[in-house]
Amino acid sequence: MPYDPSAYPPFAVTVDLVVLTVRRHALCALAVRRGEAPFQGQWALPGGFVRPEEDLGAAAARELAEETGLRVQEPGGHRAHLEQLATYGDPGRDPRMRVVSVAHLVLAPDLPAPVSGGDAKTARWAPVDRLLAPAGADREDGSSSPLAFDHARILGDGVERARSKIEYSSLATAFCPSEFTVGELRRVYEAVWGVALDPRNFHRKVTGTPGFLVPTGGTTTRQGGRPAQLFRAGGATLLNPPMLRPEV
Amino acid sequence: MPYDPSAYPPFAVTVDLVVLTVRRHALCALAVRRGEAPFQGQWALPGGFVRPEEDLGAAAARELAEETGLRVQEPGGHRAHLEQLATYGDPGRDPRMRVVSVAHLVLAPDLPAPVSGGDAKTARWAPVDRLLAPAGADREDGSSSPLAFDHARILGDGVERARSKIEYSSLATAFCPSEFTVGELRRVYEAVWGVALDPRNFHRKVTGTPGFLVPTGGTTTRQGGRPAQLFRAGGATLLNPPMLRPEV
DNA sequence: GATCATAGTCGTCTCCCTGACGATAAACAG
DNA sequence: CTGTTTATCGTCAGGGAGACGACTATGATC
Repeated sequence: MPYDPSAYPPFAVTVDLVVLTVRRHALCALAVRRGEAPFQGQWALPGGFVRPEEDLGAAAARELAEETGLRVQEPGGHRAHLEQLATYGDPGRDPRMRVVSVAHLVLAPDLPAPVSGGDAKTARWAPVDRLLAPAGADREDGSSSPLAFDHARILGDGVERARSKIEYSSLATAFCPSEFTVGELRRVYEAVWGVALDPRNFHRKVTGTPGFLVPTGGTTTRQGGRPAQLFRAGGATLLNPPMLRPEV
Repeated sequence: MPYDPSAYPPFAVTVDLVVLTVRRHALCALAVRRGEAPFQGQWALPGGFVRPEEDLGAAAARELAEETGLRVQEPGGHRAHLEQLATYGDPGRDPRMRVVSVAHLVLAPDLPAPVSGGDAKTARWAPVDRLLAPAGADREDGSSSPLAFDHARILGDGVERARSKIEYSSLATAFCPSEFTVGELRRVYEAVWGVALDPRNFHRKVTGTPGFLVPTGGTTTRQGGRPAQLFRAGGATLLNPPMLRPEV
């Protein structure tokens, strides 16, 4: 119930991005190396300030385009999926001033070029396991120092959101190119959940759910073995009944 | 990736509360009447500014206590449940200045006193159906003018979150007093979902899910009919498999 | 007190989905 | 040609949910 807004101290509002993709059978997140204090030289999630006349979702989409060149295309499109994740506003999460960060979650297909960022910042895909590994874990290539700020928590929340959301929605297709096989989709589930799924039961489930997959008529052998049918994501967004994640 | 925070224009950060309860077989939300412009005289969600050294969740809990006297008690406690809902930051959602609002969702048992607010603001429970009814719907007691700001959208999102979350979690018990019967819990589901459930199948489901309900040994006849066993919420927070919401 | 209405509780039956797993098909590598 | 890999179809048993019958234990009403 706002009284007089100007009577209250200002907050900085930013967006942070948890950009996930599946590369080489592993769930990976986009990380950028910080060029300035605090946390200089450490890895962090991409993000930036919300502009004065910009909606939160628009700010996230703009940052995403700046960092990766990816375009968001919400309804049925076959580019990245973007949704709001959560907001983090602990006093002291940024030592410089009070910053409230609205985190967004992006699910993207594996990009041909690793990352073609707009500016010169170092950006790379890193397996989430390594980014979330406790301090002291092996880091042979120096890429797994702990994330800056509270970004480990944000990334963890994003990963958990993605893991649970592919259970009951068709969002896993956002990790796939516009045409994909059942096996490729299965490998997405396996990478995100970190488990092995039975190919036969998976095939029965996804092809038996109306509106989930639409055959394009083509086939491919890019995975080796017998040619597989190519599919496109169907109109269904909700999976009912859901895809069950195996027990731990 | 913050540069110089002071170089960016300030935002006001507030928390808004979607406080839900079940009263007389209807899902109700807490609404307060605005005493000042803009939207003077209209109903709105309770909320207020986040203080300089206050975490977002703490601000929401403080506002909740100020408006209702409810205390939040996260782990297993039998008072209100509070969680972050989403953040709304459209430019222009508040005509006075740029306000980013972090909405929170509260699930509370039916309160004995309707609302015992701290300050003198008029607060009341209103059925969400009426609060969300399109403008022009009947409002015999004048209580259903459209909500101020974008609060109808926020309330809608909160209701949808509650509806889906009681499917796969034990959160429905947050609407019940500390001891309750299976029938009372069923009426919570029926009110939140707006459907009728089979009492026998519901009884089998909730009593057969380990850790969901713990019998206290007592019985009650406060609902009339045969005495019913009293239960307390068990430790389980996730329902697996979930409670299925009947088709539309 | 008998009857009725109201809730609660236990069972049964069928259908559908899932997990486990056998079998076949169609490509490629040697 | 043979082995390897991946895709795809089929079968079978078990669990859970929807539909619904039956019985129980209260208070209200006649």
